[in-house]
Amino acid sequence: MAGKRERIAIRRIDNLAARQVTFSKRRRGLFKKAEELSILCDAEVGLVVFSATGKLFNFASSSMKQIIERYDSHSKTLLKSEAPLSQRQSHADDNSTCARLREELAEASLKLRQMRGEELQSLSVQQLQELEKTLESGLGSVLKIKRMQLIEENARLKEQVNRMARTEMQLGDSEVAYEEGQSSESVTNASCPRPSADTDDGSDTSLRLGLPLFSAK
Amino acid sequence: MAGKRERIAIRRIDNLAARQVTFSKRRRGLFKKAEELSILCDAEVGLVVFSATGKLFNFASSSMKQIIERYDSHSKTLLKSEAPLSQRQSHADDNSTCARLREELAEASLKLRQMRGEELQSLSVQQLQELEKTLESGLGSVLKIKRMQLIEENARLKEQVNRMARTEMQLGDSEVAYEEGQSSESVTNASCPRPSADTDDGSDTSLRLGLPLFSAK
DNA sequence: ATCTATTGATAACA
DNA sequence: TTGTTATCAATAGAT
Repeated sequence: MAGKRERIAIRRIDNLAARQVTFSKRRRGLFKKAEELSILCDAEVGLVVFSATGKLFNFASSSMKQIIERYDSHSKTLLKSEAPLSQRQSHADDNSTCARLREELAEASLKLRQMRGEELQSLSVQQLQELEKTLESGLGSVLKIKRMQLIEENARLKEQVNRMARTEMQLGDSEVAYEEGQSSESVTNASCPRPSADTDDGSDTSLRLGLPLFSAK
Repeated sequence: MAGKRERIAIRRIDNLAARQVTFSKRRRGLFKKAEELSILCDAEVGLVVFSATGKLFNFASSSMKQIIERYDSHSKTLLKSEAPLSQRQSHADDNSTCARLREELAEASLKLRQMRGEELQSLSVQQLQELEKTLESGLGSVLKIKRMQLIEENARLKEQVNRMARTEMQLGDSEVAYEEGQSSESVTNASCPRPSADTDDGSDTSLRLGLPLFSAK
């Protein structure tokens, strides 16, 4: 039947076959978790494993070369005295620093182009999937911020309208009906038709003042 | 009281606080498993993680230096006989060059973060609008490429199935077990996991083999 | 940081 | 090596 699992002690497994099986299974699990961490938390992860027989397995969220260089530069920084200033970049602008900067810049530029829809042919299906998620998420944030800005603007305008209304009353027009300050009523209404079926959230993004146009600002 | 846990999708966690908490938890778990693998299976393991904020975490079953050297020698062997990666830098690496690189990198990084939906508050409505268009356009390209890749893969698979069917007819039943190399864990996948209902085009993205799973005997 | 309900990983078997 | 299942371990969400 199946496994009567028991907890195992963390020490070298003596039986060769069992050790190899465990290596295989745990290695997969480890690499999976390394990748998940890099994706979930936007971290840069590099993992290198040599089996007892000398086989190499590795994972890198970006490029291993770049990660190793970044690691080296960090270790160097740590080895150096902490005496100098806080965290300024008064580092030595040597060749390796520049080289690393160039690579990071190159990578960032590539990512930007890819997010804009260029140079996608080099990506795997998995990577495309990831990129798609990122774009959708970014788009969602943009729409959210836009909506918030519109709501703010809406509030500003309402206040302005109220001020103008008060002024007008003082100037003689006594038949202006007064509301109860600023209710949230007009913030919720959405009457503009959606022109096209884009990836917009389609909710209150389109809220507008249901008032005749006063010049904003 | 306690947690109603829910499965999470493996994609970048949007909420900053949640992302940091998850990073802490998972990082500990990952390092623990890295160490366990090295002990249980007598493997040499090197793990380097940079948080999104640039903090370095690392584990090495022996010494990181040694592991990196071993990795380098392995990957060199695997790569072409190309080996002039040591000291080649025909550029001028003066301070001003580095400074400019830093600026460019900072700008590119900011743009990337903004495309991911962060630090949008400094953008004008107009800029947000542009960003939105850019994201939508990029997303469109990604979906298009994905569709094309799937169609290609589909064609490949069909051909393979046809070949296998022919072979089987000729030989009766010969075993075919294909092994992937050994180097990288990363992305060798062929199937397209569609875990959730996202803004996918949903059309022929999911096209699959329309063939019965073996009719030839 | 601490606490659980759940999901996820995996040891023992087949 | 691959698959299955019983258990153990990691961890998401809530405190």
